Amino acid sequence: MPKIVPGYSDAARARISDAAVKVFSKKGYRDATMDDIARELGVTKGALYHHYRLKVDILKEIYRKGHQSVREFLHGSLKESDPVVGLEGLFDLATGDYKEFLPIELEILSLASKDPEVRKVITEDRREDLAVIERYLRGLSRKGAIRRDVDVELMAASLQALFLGMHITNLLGFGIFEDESERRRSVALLLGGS
Amino acid sequence: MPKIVPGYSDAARARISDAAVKVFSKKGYRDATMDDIARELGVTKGALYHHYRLKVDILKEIYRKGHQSVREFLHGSLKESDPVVGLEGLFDLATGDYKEFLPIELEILSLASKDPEVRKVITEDRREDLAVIERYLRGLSRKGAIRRDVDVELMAASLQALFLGMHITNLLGFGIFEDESERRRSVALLLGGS
Amino acid sequence: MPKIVPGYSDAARARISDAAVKVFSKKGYRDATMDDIARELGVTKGALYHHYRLKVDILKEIYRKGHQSVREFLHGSLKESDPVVGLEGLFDLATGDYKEFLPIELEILSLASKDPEVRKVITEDRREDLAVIERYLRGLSRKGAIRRDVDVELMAASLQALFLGMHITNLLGFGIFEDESERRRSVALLLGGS
Amino acid sequence: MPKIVPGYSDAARARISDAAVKVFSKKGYRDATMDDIARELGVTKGALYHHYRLKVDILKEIYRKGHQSVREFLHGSLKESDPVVGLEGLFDLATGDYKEFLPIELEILSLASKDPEVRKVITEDRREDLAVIERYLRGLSRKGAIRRDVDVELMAASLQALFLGMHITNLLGFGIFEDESERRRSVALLLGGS
DNA sequence: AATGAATGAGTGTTCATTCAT
DNA sequence: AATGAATGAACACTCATTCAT
Repeated sequence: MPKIVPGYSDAARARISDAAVKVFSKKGYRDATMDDIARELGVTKGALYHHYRLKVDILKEIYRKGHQSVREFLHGSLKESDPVVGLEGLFDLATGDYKEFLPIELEILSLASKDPEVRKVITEDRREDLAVIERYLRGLSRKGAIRRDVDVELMAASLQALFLGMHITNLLGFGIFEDESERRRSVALLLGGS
Repeated sequence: MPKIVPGYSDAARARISDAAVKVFSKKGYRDATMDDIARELGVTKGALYHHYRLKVDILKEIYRKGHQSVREFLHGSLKESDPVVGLEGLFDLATGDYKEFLPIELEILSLASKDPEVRKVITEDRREDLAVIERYLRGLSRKGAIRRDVDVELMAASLQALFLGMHITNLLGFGIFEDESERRRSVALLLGGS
Repeated sequence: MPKIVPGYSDAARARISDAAVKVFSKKGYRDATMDDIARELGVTKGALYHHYRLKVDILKEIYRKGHQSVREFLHGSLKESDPVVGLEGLFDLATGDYKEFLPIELEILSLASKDPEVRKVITEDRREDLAVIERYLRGLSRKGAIRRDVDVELMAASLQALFLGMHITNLLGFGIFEDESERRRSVALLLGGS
Repeated sequence: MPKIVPGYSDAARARISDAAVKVFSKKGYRDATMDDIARELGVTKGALYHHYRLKVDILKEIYRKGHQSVREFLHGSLKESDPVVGLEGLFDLATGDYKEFLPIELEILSLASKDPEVRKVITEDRREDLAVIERYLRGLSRKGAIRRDVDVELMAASLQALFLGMHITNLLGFGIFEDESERRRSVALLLGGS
């Protein structure tokens, strides 16, 4: 096992962040303690600090990894020819393995408005997501699948905002956007009616 | 609901929740202490407990009052004949007096996914907002200002989600939706293109 | 009980610092915990933080109060006509009520070389003590009780250093300076032989 | 004392204690961590435990080695014919290579009043130093360089106390005894005026 | 000899909440 | 209604020490 990244065992970091996802999604980031995470792993608190310097660093890692998956999925989905179906793929993550990731996201967002370091992690990620969506929309626009004169940047940002709003709506227990077809129809509204 | 306890001062409650808005929006709900709020008011901690049983009760009151204003404003705005301008009025609150209210909202949302009582306050509020929007859209649809065959419920929910997403996007420091005209154009996309 | 110093009960502060002297002199400042002090007083840890913001603030207060007594005693002693007897009065504090204060002093000194705030407290105190000694020596010099051409500043500083060294020597368990007459003779050596 | 355990590396122990001197004098014994020392050496914490059983053992070694040097130096200095110059040599260590050793000494002294083992190391050392000084003073007395009727033990102890006091005075940032000539004059006062 | 991971017992500090006055 | 003192339960983070490899 050659040490690529000196000083850190990636496997250990991954085990910890996985455990933390479980704990954070159950109790929330603020209410979860380092002891909770350690207990989930069957180790002691101190062990965690060998791999993460601060509690918030675990949160950042979770966010990064979560959105990395989101982006990978997105790249896959966007190969779809039907734009609505393609974009909606992004949302499906919510009902997949990352369902437990969503309540955490809300708390991260909340932290971000206070903590510049957390904000940096988030904004970088969202910017990348945005770029992916824009590129896709540009493709659709070229193919004539959506109106050619559309403002791609605005539409991408609107889609991103819409998705975020849907997530939170679901989180609050409103059923409407938990139905896949409703989400598609909502996206269709934005993409240009018809 | 007549006041059973007469000596109970609504004025005091209002002063406290106003101070709390300031403090919460600066430090966040979790990081703000009862002492912070008391200091802002020039009283001691104990005094707060004469008017609110728990810290979270102040938060709930803030949310209720905030959204009451939102709804009042909304009722006013929606008399506008241009639907986009009308709806956008809702958003303007964000850039008006209630700018400081927004970071708090995110935290409330985050709390809501753990605390059923908080969730109740929020969902009731959002349901009322939704009803207002739906009623308005129905009016527009009758007048032919938007397509007659539109699914009003879906569109209302989408608008609400879009607004929420925009708010958070702004909070994270992305500039796009801080521009009023961008918001209008985004809403226009949803309302049916053109 | 009028509040002279707003926000603080001087009586409570005094009770805490007295308890802390006991605890610190038994276990040392570093090894003593806030819980130890609280237990000594029969209160909880949190109560201490109502009166002192930090653990080290208790230490500073102890030092200040200790040396205030030293200086008061000094002022009294120096009225003595025999210079050696007069100065030696300073030292007697070591065998009086403040015996338990001395091990703490050593730790404070040690802290002072790292912590500028602690150093400030100490240096101010020592400077005041020094001034008192100098004034006294000047008087003796005028009266001819010691040589007129003596460098008063140097002699005062030397005396202060000698006293400090004696204290520590005693603390380490060397018996020699625990005997009052030995201390007097040592001081006499410095003051000019004879 | 032959080496029973051959594989035992004195060189490694020396490298560790040298590194520890640096670290302890910068951060203090209590605040310095084993990791700090290891980092200074470019090894890991565990390596230190191959050579010292406990952190405090490193401290004891430092003290022993430091005073061994002091004593060697002392023996050399005391060959000087001028007693003041000879004794003052002891102090010069403070401004030479061993300047960094001094803050540590204070902390050791502080530890000594709680920890009997540490106290033993210190008292033994100081007793040896004292013997050297006494022997020297006796020589001076015989030669008539100082008064014949002086109490050599008392004077030696006083000198030792004076030196210690000077060291600490310097440590606190009082400039007076940092000047070599001032130290000499102070010693001269004790040695018999003139 | 050395590493790096883990342990476990702290430890100062914070803070919502209570309550006698 | 308000004060100020006190409680008590936490909690993130630290670090000397151990040990399998």
